[in-house]
Amino acid sequence: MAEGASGRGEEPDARDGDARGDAGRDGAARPRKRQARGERRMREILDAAAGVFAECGYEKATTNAIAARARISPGSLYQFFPNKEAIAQALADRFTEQMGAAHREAFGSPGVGALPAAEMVDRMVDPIIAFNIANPGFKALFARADMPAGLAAAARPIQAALLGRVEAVLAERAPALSAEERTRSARVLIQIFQAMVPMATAADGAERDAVIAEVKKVLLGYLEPLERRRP
Amino acid sequence: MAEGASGRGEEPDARDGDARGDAGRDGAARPRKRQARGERRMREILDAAAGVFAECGYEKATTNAIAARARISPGSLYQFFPNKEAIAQALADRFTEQMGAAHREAFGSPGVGALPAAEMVDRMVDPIIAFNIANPGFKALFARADMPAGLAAAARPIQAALLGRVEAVLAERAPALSAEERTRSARVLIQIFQAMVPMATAADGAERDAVIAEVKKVLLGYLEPLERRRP
DNA sequence: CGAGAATACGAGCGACTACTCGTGTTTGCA
DNA sequence: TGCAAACACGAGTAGTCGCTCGTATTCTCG
Repeated sequence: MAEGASGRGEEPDARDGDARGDAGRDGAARPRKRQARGERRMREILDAAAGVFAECGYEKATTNAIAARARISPGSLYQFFPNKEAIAQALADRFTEQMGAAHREAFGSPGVGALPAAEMVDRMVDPIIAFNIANPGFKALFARADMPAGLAAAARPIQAALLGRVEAVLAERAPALSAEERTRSARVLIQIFQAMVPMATAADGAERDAVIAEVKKVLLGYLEPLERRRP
Repeated sequence: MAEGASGRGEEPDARDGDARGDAGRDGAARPRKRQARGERRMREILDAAAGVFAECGYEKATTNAIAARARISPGSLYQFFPNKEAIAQALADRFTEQMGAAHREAFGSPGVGALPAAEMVDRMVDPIIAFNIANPGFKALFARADMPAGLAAAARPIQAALLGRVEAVLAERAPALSAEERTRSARVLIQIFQAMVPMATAADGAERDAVIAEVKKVLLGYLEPLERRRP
């Protein structure tokens, strides 16, 4: 299941040796009890963070800028998140959840393996591209190389899930592939796709549609020979 | 010195990393006259910078770290480069020159348009991948999103040249494409290729070879239908 | 109401970074 | 050999950023 229940979860334990005064009593610090106002603030902070991260990337985004965009003081920000990384974590959790929905829409329909390849590619590509267009902060957090190790870890489950789904599709549609080849091909497909997302989001209107059409051609051009291979 | 906005960043000119040789007779901001020792130091600094940029990326790389790796003091570093960005600029210039050679090797042989597609892809892919493997700092400087605008500008000529060459090949091999389609397809090809480079450099040995083989499959799978298209 | 918790503030601290400055050493050249 | 320029040094400077702290306000609930 890999549930995790990571919703809104900022873990209150400070694992960076930066424990402030009251630490060390009993083992677990209890999370603060939020009022409705506080929950709303947290959402506003995450919205602001998504915008700032999208514009600046993780490193250049300042916590003061996030606070300013959320129209609160820096001190208030730290009433809800213990540090900058926790903000990104919570935002990543939120994205992960939404992205999971997009993936389920992409892969969830029954009998994907029996569909014509072109139609299957449509079903996979369109919702995920739409998600990336609708959430510009997403790739700023997950596709950049400048985030700390903890954040990369947050991106891993979503990547692993995507890899698994693509592998499952390949296992059904290209049974001639060995397990190694299947994994490699799945990674190639994902890499191609993710590389094209910025090209699609950067364009708009007819050009965007044309780019998306090219993406699908690329994926199909790679996929069809794999499906035709005999063991 | 109160020189306008103190602090880092903007200096309008002084864009010279290694402008030596011909002594301009005009009196405009002549660069310092370098001794042999100084030229060697500059090379050492760039080597050090390539390593640090490759490991940390542009933003997280500190000038003190570059100086330390070059075994000089921070003060000495600034005898040769006016600021951090100039170091990256000079390094980018050096990479651009070397990459130009790789491109010429890839595209320069006569009659590329007449070759079988698979062989042509081999000739294009192999030297450029080899260059990326041999110069890990290259993609750290050009493929990351965290560098200032001036640096992105340095990457543009090399991108434009590559785009032009790919377009020229497409014009010869896929004459059915309109100019718009040709440009778009060239960008798609480049994007695919560049997306796969990290996958290839991350692997090694047999896995790397296998990944490179997949890259070529992808490119071919996209290229061949374009070539077969009738006007 | 009143107590205590949650929320809010914003100046400021400590750590870090790009870059400078005063000073001393080496090199090229007349 | 002498001298000016190039080279080298490294502690120091100003600025930024993540985060804290003391304090003030608002909410919840008995």
